[in-house]
Parts: sequence; C-alpha cells; structure tokens
Amino acid sequence: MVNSISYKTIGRLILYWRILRDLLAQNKTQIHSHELAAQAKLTAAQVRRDLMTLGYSGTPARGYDVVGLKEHIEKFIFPTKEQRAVLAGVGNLGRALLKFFQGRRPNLRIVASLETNPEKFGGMIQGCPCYSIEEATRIIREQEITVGIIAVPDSEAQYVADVFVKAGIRGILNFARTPLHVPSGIYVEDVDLAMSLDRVAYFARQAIKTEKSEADQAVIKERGEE
Amino acid sequence: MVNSISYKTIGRLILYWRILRDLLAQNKTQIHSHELAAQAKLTAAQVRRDLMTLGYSGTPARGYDVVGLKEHIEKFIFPTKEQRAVLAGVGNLGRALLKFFQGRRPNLRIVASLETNPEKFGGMIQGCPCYSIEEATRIIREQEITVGIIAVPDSEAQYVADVFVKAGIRGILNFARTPLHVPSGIYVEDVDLAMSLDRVAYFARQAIKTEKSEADQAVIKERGEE
DNA sequence: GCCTGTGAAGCTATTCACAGCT
DNA sequence: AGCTGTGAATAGCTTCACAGGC
Repeated sequence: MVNSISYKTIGRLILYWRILRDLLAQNKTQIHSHELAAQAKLTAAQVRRDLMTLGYSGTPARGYDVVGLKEHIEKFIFPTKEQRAVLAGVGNLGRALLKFFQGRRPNLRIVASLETNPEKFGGMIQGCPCYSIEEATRIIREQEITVGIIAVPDSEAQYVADVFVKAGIRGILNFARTPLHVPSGIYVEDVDLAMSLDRVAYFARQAIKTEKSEADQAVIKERGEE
Repeated sequence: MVNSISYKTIGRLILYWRILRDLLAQNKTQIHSHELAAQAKLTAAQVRRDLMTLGYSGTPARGYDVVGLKEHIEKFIFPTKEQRAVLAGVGNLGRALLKFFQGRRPNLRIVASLETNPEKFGGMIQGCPCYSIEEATRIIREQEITVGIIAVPDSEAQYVADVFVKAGIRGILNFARTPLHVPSGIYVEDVDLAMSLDRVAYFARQAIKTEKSEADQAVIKERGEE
C-alpha cells in the first residue's frame, strides 16, 4: 500500500484513531474533515491530506465513515499480531508507564520489566514480571520482543540500549537524557522530560514578554512535533 | 537580541547547554562545531546555524569558547530570576517528575503540587508541599507561578487547564491525552506517552519489514520533534 | 451549497558549499 | 589545512484554492 508515512503523520493518525474510537462510542457513524480537525486541533486540509496519504476516501456528501476509517487506520498503525515490549527501570517513571499502558492496546503489551535492584526481581509490577537485567538477552530472544523502553538513570542508558540492540530489539523509547548510540535501522524516540519543562518555561516567559510589549496576536501554540 | 527562536532550536540549545556543562566539568575550554554535533548527534552545519541564530561567534582557529557559549545560551533559554511551576496530579508520573526536576535548575522550581485526594493534602512530596486543587488559584497568584504541569487523569485535564489559565499561568506541560483548549498566547506542550509507545512500535515493525524486504540502507532514526 | 481530493504555492528546517580567516 | 559564518539550494510539511461530485 503506502510506502512510508512520516513521524508526524503517524502521530496524527494515532490521534484520529482515538477520536474515532470515542465517536464510535457515541454512535456517530459519519464525520467530515473539519469536524475531525476541530477535535484534533488541526486544519481540515491537514486531515484530508493525511487520509489521502493513508489511501482512505470519503464522499463529499457524507464525509468519512467512522467505522471504516477507524479500521483502515488500525490496519496501518497497529500491529496485526501481538507485538511485545520490555521496560528497563521500574522507578516511579517506569511504574507510571506500566500503569498507563497495560491493557490499553490489544496487540501491544509490556511483557517484562528489568531491574538492577535485586529486591525487585521475581516480583510482579502492574501484572508485569520483573527480572534481573542479566536475563535481558534471553527474555528478549525467547519472547521475540521488538520494543524496548529505557527508564533507567542516564548513566546506565547506553548500556541498556546496547543490550537491547544485541538481543534484537528494533525500536527504543528512551527517557534518559543521553543521546543514544545505536546502529542505523534501529528506531529511537527520545522523551526528554527535563527538556520539555525547560522549554515550557522558556515559552511561558516569551508569552509574558509578548503580551507586555504589545497586543501582538501571538499564536504561541504547541509543539511542532515533535 | 534575537526576536524569536523556534521550538526545535530551543530544544537543541538546551541539549548544547548540557553538553557544555559536562565538557566544563572535564575542563575542556574550546570546542568545534563538529565535536558538539557528534555529541548531540546532529550535523556541524546545524550547530553552526543554531549558534548563528543565537548570535554567538567562535573563531575559525579555535572553535567556540565553552564557558562563553554556555553562559550565552543560559542568558537566552534560562530564567534570569526565579520562575515557579506547579504540578497537578501526584500519581506515579507526578512523583517521577518531582524527583526528576527538583533542584536541577537554579531558577526553575516546582513550588507546589495539587491533588483531589484529601489524604495527600498537607503532606510534602519530594520537598514539595501538596494542596487541594481548590486552592490552586490562590497559590498560583500568591506565588506568581507561570508554569503548570498537568499529570492528572485525562477526564480532569481540561478542568485543570482552565483553572491554570484563569489564575495566570502562561505555559502548560500536558501529560493528558486530551488536546487542551486554551486561549491563544498560552503555550502548551503535550507529552503523550501512549502515542510515543505506539509510534515506537510502528517504526520498530517498519524496521523489521525494511530489513526483510532487502538490504535497503534505511536510516531510520529519531524523532523530528516533535 | 458544502463537501472531498489534490496540484500548486508557501513555509519552515536542514544541508550544501564556499568565501574569508587564521 | 581546517575552521567559522552564511547565502543559496534542498527537503519536508502545511495550507491554499479550486475542480469535480453529490
């Protein structure tokens, strides 16, 4: 079908999917691009362009079919067979992630967590078994895990990434503030919380300045997305 | 000085700053664009362009002065006087954030947290006092808080945002998966953890497909950034 | 009349490539 | 020789604007 969809488009498709899921719960069956756009806080043109990229068509009279579009998006962006993830680091952040994700996607599940703290080995956290990092390679291979989440202290992040890559992981969600070194072909998405806060603080100050300097209708909004 | 720096550039400047801070700890006093680029995983041209945007100059012979550049960046991106933040929602994620941020920036501090759970009121979490959400407006006004962090359940996010905006907050870091409705002029940065994981899963599958289809030298890497 | 699908235009961001410096 | 600073070129993304359909 479509060969490659960009990072940004994927993000928006996930957003559309959520909106469609909620619309479906309200028994809405048809939707126009401008309605979807309003809910997603985007422009109608953007929505139509994304759906075009996806290869899904609506009709001028009735817009898009909610069920059909939702399924079409699912086929594209969600795994068709079970895809497994592993979490390294079960501190506050790691636990928050487990709580957040578990059971949310039918075909995407965090099946194991890893720790260096022996007190945590063997336990279950949010329904997810906790192992020693030493066992990482075996677990990843045995369970054919393709996604790794790094929520360990910065100093250990590169080590964990190396283990992950060697064991066969193809995508990494990295919460450490270390630019990871991985071979090309491995996808890395960094979520840098400290940077986000610094940035919000920066733009909050700009907003104040702009306001003071004049009634400039500064449309300060949101990330570029990023 | 410079009028407006983009979202992406701000992110990179924060990254440069961290690298410079670490270099300084190693007593390095000069650095070339390609060295900074290597550490930040960017191109040398990108680094030079960013520093040009910033208005900082190096010399062809010796590159950039580590101390001077670090201070120059600080003047731009960090608050000159204390800037305060408030956190709504002290679940696992909220606690992770507090642990993460507290004491990391001299002029940026989370001075209060808010909860709806009465058991948590009055307590201190990571050195940060916890209040009822009812007191939000008073606290934000009294302490002149300009940054708000939303780490509450999705269903409460818009309510919290409204309270924040009315009380005078200018920038919001939003962890809820709800596109927030705020007046223009208020900066919102969304951190959507579920979306990040879905996206990593997607690109991990692509990486596998690409590899299987042929030895295409796919350079799958990192976010655009959002 | 209001919608979708889409070529073309417009923007923004990144990279190239080279003049000028030391 | 190897670097910086930067105009120009390129790539990537979003919006415009309108033909065609109901």
